[in-house]
Amino acid sequence: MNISSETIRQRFKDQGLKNTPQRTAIYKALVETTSHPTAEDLYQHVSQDYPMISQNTVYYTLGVLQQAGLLREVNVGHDRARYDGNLTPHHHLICHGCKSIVDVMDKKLNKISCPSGLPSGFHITDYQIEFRGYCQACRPQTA
Amino acid sequence: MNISSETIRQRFKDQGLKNTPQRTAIYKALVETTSHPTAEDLYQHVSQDYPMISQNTVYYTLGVLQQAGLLREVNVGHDRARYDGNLTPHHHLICHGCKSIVDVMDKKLNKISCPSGLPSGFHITDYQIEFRGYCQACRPQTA
DNA sequence: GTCATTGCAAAGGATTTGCAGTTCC
DNA sequence: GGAACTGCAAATCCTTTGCAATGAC
Repeated sequence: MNISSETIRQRFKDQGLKNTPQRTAIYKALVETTSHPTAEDLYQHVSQDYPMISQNTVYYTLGVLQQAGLLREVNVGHDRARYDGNLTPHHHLICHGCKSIVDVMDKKLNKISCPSGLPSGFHITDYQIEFRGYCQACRPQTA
Repeated sequence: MNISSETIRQRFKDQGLKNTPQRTAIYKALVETTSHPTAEDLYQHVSQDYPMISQNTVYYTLGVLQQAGLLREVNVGHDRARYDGNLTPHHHLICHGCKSIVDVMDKKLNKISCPSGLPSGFHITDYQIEFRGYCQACRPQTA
């Protein structure tokens, strides 16, 4: 999905973030992919346009954007962090083999009722379902 | 939940794993807690009985047990890995504040139907719901 | 002008790897 | 006896931190 510089500028402004070319490029790259890239992936991608960019900037920017609520982290194992710029509520499908992450946009999954037997005083803010399995390419031979 | 040495011995044997005191101690510690400890936590715990144990043994053992299907990893952010020796299907509740992980055993959550719109050829093996929020102690003042 | 942001380099922390000695089956 | 396991040390990988220079507002 494409996103205009104007939209990005506005979102940054709304969150009180300064608008720099590097930050814009990182955010744009993240929003326009569904691959749930790592910091390294984003660094590689943005480096094409900004060869002087440092990894630090990528990490710092991702931290700032996360704090501003403009992205989410997605976890696959305890590996390197992966990022998602899609803020529409959705879930994920993760391939055990290649660790790819696919969005699951099925809306009926957003209506799960609060589980029973919670510790008293615990307040749930949100939830996420992680489906796991094998994509076509990684499917075991026996399947 | 307590587990006997005999049960552990049997499980290891079933999986073709050698039965060593260190391995038994690590597995026992993991099964008997619901705290979803880190490798470091387990190392600290087992060190009380086996002062000479190395961190490497803990990591190696956790890897072996995971491959044998005797434990699961649970992820909180991309932080250090956390482990769960409870193989009964269940879900988790994670506190944004203290990062504690609480088991959610509600059986009705195990019957979610396969989502629509999956990529063709993708085969789901299992899924897990991660509820997030704040425990009583970490609850924001405004709540 | 001021403070957030950037880039570079170095540090940090968790986990993995190499390897020799030991232990289980 | 042989392969798996253990412990120690060193290495690796991802991420964070320190700091001076730059740039956005």
